[in-house]
Amino acid sequence: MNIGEVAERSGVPAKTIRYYEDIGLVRPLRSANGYRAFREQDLHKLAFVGRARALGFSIEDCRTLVALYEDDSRASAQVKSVAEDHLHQIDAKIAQLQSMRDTLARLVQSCHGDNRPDCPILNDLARDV
Amino acid sequence: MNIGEVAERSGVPAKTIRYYEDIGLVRPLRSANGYRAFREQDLHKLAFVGRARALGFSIEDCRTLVALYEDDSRASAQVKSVAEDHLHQIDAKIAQLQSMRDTLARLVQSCHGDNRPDCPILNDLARDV
DNA sequence: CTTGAGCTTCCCGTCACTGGAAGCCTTATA
DNA sequence: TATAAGGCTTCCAGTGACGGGAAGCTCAAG
Repeated sequence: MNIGEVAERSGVPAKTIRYYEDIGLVRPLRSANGYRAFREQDLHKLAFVGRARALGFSIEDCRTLVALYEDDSRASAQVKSVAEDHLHQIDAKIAQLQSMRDTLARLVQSCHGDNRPDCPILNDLARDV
Repeated sequence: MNIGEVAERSGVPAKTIRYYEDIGLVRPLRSANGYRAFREQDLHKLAFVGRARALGFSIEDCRTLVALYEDDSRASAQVKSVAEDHLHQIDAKIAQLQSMRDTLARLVQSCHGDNRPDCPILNDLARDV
């Protein structure tokens, strides 16, 4: 398979696949003409990584997950641990955004949004140092 | 004021202040010895930007907000519009993270997390292309 | 034989900083 | 007065995870 077909079937852009090869995440073979030659297993791995990325796992996490996936003697506890760590990071991020959101929503609510210059949003941002 | 004092009082790291000067967000004067010489207004602006950044506004948004802050004839509607746009972006980001979180939490829940290799998390990531 | 699509590598840009090196300036202490 | 420590300067490089685009090779169709 050439890169275009793999990109289409895995849902991972060709540019991204080349990048993944650069950082050693996939190692496709090469045809005589210099084109990358992907095996079925490369396609599966790319789809796997694509899904992990869609769940927000970092590239390093993906490396770990792929290694665990390819290790028949893994313990599911190892996978679960990686996933739980990531879940906690997502929770922390959501909490941070939620806090921003609350403050911002309160400010937006308090602003008349008319032609006058008086604005509680700016007043809050410019409160005393 | 030298950069150290401004960093301390505004809460914005000295490195970041230098970066903000690079991109034209602040324009401190210079002393004879080449040191940056910050006025009170520079300090206030940096604290302003620091708070806007803490609410997740981009640097470009900060530029806009600073300009509105310094424009006595602004309409509060302009400020509100910037803030509402940003609020919607935060909402979208939260929704995306929440969706990831739900999927991930479900997967984590379904994984035994023991010594056996069988793992629903990996099975899901590796489902058919 | 030409055209157009697909492939290659390489380099720059993104966003908002952060770290570090090399070197000048100031202040305090021995 | 010498020196050491700390603060300041500039400049360069790296972060994460790609995306855009240029220059050039390869392949398939008409």
